[in-house]
Amino acid sequence: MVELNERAQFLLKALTERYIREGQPVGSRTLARDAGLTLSPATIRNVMADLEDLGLVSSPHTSSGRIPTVLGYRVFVDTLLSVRPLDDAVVEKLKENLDIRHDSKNLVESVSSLLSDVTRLAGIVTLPKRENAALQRVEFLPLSGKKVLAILVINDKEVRNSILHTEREYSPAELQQYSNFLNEHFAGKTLNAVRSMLLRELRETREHLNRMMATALDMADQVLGEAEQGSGDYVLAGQTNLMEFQELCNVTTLKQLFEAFNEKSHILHLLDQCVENQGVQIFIGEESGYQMLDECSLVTAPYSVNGKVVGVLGVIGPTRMAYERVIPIVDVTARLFSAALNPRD
Amino acid sequence: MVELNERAQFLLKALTERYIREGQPVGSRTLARDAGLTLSPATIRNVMADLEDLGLVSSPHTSSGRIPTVLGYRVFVDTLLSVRPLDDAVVEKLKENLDIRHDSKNLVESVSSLLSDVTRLAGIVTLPKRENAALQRVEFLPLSGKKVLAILVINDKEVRNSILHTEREYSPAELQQYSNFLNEHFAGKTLNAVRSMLLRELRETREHLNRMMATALDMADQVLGEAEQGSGDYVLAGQTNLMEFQELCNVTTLKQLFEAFNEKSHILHLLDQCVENQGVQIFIGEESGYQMLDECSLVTAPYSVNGKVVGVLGVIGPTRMAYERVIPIVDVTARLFSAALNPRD
DNA sequence: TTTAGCACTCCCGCCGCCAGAGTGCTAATT
DNA sequence: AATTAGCACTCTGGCGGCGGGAGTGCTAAA
Repeated sequence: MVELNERAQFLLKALTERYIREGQPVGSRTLARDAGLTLSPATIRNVMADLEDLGLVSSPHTSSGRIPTVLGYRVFVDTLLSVRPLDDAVVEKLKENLDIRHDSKNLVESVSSLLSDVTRLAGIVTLPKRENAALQRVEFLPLSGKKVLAILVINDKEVRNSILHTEREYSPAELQQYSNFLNEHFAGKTLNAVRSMLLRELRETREHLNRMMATALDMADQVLGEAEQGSGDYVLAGQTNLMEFQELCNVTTLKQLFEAFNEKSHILHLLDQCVENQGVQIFIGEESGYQMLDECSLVTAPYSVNGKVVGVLGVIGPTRMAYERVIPIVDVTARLFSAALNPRD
Repeated sequence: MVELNERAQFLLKALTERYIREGQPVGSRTLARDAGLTLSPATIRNVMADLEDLGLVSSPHTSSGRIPTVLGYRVFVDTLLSVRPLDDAVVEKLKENLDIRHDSKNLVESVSSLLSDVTRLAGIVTLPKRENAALQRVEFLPLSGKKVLAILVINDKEVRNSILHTEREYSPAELQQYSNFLNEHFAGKTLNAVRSMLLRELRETREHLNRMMATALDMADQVLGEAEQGSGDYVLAGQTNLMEFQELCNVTTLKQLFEAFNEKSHILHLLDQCVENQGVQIFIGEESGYQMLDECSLVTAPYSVNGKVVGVLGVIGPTRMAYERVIPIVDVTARLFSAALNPRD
């Protein structure tokens, strides 16, 4: 990347900010007034021509103002952006709404709509991965017929139950024995660890195992299987906010976008890429590699439990979004959400 | 309503069918060819003028063909419609996808997307009301600290748990006592009955009650409270299908619509009105009374458990929808869904 | 009662026009 | 050498007029 002199940087910044605010291509005259510099439009035009050569701005047609290109946004975001600190009011609102009392599914939903509310864009939050969650407790309850209710206490915020269809009836006492067995052996281990231990047990010692243990293992494995299905999903909120933006307002674009949201796999793949990065990550327009997001940007931050990243949250909006506002919001929300998820007391 | 002679009826039917198929105003010439009658366009025009006077059709402008009015659709649906029996293939698909093994929340979701798939419209299914569900069983498990996990077994498909924040720790044995007490007294009663019994007990005998019972009642009441919050909600699917239709394809209409879906309260109110009616119910355009649905129709049918209506399902689409196909689909789906929800075996 | 004929209406796409905004280039100015 | 004024040029977008097409209502004939 060629170095930009200070003035060029300043003008690119001013132009981008103006365009983000107004949504209209910015002409030299306007920019001259807007930037506060005492420069004539003609000078600005020269600079603009340079920026255009560098691929940082472009004009929709011969005689219209300039708009930032994806590259222009990139430079803007990476080197020119002055992130302003968050309003206390906003921080308060975020904190208020991150009530710890909810279970984590509800929490995810409320964070998602919180993000969309505060940014007026679409909020997105992945469900926390549970692989690394410790298994606190297992219980079995008999239901009518051959059904058994299995309860998996993962932590103080998350409980999961599923109904098992078994081959015969079990007495309460029997079930109690099974769950005792499982609790003794596996409580406190992560789901993954439990699973692999189960598999080994099954393979190595099946024949010596008494039937009780074998059944308990079967059951527990079934439940674990279900527990993991939920992961790899996300909760989206405020899609309708996207309809406010001119640039997304043609029906075909919207349709593609909404269908991508429904499809989920693409978006998930994209979000996966944000897990590795520690802080806020931004995809601008085509950078995402997905055509339906060409006109959108994605601002994300991972969140974690016990120091392990377990999910990603963020917002989706038009490339022309108020990054300097959105970025700190996403950042702080991720932190607060992490804090809310982390077991304390 | 003035009686229509047979020919007028036939032509209204032909016109409506044609318009539903093509989406374009239908002119006299076209209709003459389409209807298969040996009538000249001029004759058709006379009939059309009559239908227009009756408010059954209208023309968007002086010299364009006619389209059905809401009233026209009404007559069409109520008296002219020839509902064709469902394709076996479709019925099969419906049956296949209504697997009993899911819990009811999942089932609701899959039915909703099933409806939207088959009709290519938006599917909507309310969550089943639980008021009349019998309480099968209550269990309490101690969690860490002062938290207690309460499990409410409602039926073989539905289990609900919530974490209670109590004032002190409880031993497992203690909790066992509580749940035994509750199970003895309330098992098999409906949630509503349980709740009112609880209230009476609390009022009349609080002072004589030993602390154990009081606590148990408190807990159960908390859980019941949560259990009922979920009701009055619905699951929507295939909203994007609505973007296929020309008449809904301007962004403002779409936005209103989608916001109404998010808001839920209006739609729920509308769906409530369908509970009373036994069979399929149809709101056409403005009939719904909600402006954002002016260009939409809603086709619904209630579903029931143990002979009691507990919810409503249906589809939302443009007024110009293929009623003769949609109606039986909604009807059959409601029946199959009821069947799937009803406890058997 | 039905139909042919006809004048009329309205929509829609097309074209040309014009004002407005903004550009690039050149030559003058600092 | 950098900046600026001036100017010719270009593109958009809105407006009005025009003509074809589709369809109507009415009247008079069958």
